[in-house]
Amino acid sequence: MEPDISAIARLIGDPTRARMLTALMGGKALTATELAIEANVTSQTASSHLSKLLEGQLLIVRKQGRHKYFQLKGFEIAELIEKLLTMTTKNLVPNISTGPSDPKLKQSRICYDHLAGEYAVALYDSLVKQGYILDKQSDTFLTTSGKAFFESLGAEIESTAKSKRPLCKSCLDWSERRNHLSGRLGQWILDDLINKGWATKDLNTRVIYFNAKGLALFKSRYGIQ
Amino acid sequence: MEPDISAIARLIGDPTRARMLTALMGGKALTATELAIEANVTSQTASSHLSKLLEGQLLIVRKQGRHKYFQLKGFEIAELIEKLLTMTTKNLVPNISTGPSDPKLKQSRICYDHLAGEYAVALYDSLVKQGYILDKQSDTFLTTSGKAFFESLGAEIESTAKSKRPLCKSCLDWSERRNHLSGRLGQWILDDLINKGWATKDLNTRVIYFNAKGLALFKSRYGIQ
DNA sequence: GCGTCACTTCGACAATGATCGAACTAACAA
DNA sequence: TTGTTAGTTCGATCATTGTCGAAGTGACGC
Repeated sequence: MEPDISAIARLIGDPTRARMLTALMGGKALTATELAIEANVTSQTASSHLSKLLEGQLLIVRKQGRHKYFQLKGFEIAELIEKLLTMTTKNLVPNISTGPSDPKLKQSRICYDHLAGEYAVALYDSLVKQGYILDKQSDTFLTTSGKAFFESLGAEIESTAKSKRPLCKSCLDWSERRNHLSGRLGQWILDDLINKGWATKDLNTRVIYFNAKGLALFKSRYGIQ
Repeated sequence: MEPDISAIARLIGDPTRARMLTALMGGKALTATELAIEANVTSQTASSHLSKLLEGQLLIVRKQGRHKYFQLKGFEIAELIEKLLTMTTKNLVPNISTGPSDPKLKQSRICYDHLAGEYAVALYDSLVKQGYILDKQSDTFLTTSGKAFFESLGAEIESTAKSKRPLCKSCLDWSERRNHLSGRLGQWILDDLINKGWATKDLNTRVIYFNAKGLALFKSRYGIQ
């Protein structure tokens, strides 16, 4: 007996759910209300759709207080959506398509407000290896040596300590299937990169463009490779 | 405006249409009644579905007398279906038998227009091992020695170079969960097998039947095992 | 011509499912 | 405490659509 491919396709086949899924292609985890707004439906409707997507193994959810953060379940789901996206866009504009399969996008891109992609994963691994951050069962902490390190770089760790947003947080990378750094620290690192002129954002494509010198400085600063 | 990925997904989302599409994965053009039987519906119902699939650009049709032969519109559609097939089998509990129940089907079958199954995976591995193709992070390339090798076998690599379709491409095998060769080269290899009389297609079941001599020649030619 | 076969169109029916209002729980904030 | 916010559950409504019987078209063979 052939497997039932219609079950997954049916889930994506609803316009509202499709809009939610494409919204999640950014890699960022979104809350139920954010997705409801994005898809232009009420929260009840969104809730119903989200539970179907969960049951169908297309999403994962992480509960945080009274919020629920939804994410695509894995890179395979993302690839599937991506394929559908490229197929549909190709029909409209047959020529140009530096679509999501763009290797630049895989290398480094924005994930909401922090760095994602290969470089981001390498950065995360390097920080763990040097003992600056601690990866402890899907929770991430800044160590004292890490705190010292980032303060030496000019990050103001204390001043933002009151913020609701966690300082350190890991975020699952859909192209790499590994963790990268999010949270206020992840945000600071990206901002710092941009401020120093090591890289520039292309906000339309979400690609982060490193210049040669900036990339070298970035790597040596964080001990990558 | 985001492209509407739900339209395509919705078409595949119906079990009857999904069965028709998987039936067409054999690469052979099937008539409306054949597809109706395959999907276990009446001809009226089949007709309704087929017109929807045509309108949605998933199929093409060729009229021949009072028959209508339907085919997947292109390799991209086939790739999409294949991806869905892979994902659904993977999701199953590992205890339950994955992949096709028919051992022949597991061994070697048509995946749209190229070889799939155990032999295809073995072929892929062998080509990588001999340095003819290069597997580089989900992209596959033909090396210069590989190019020479295939040209010595009579494949016309250059003449089809203008085609949009990539020459080399890996395609995840849903019964083996490993890569096999797709793209123009994969197509050539299958055609070559058939032309040489080493194997025959059973178009109803998608099984490729090797004869004893053909299998031996196939293995020695590509250095399998 | 006639009968048969492949396929389509029409119409009716039933099932599905997307949507939202109303009411609910649970977590936070003041 | 009280009020607010995030999310869920229930129930009703409404549109969509998959299904097949019946009838129709058009191509083939005899």
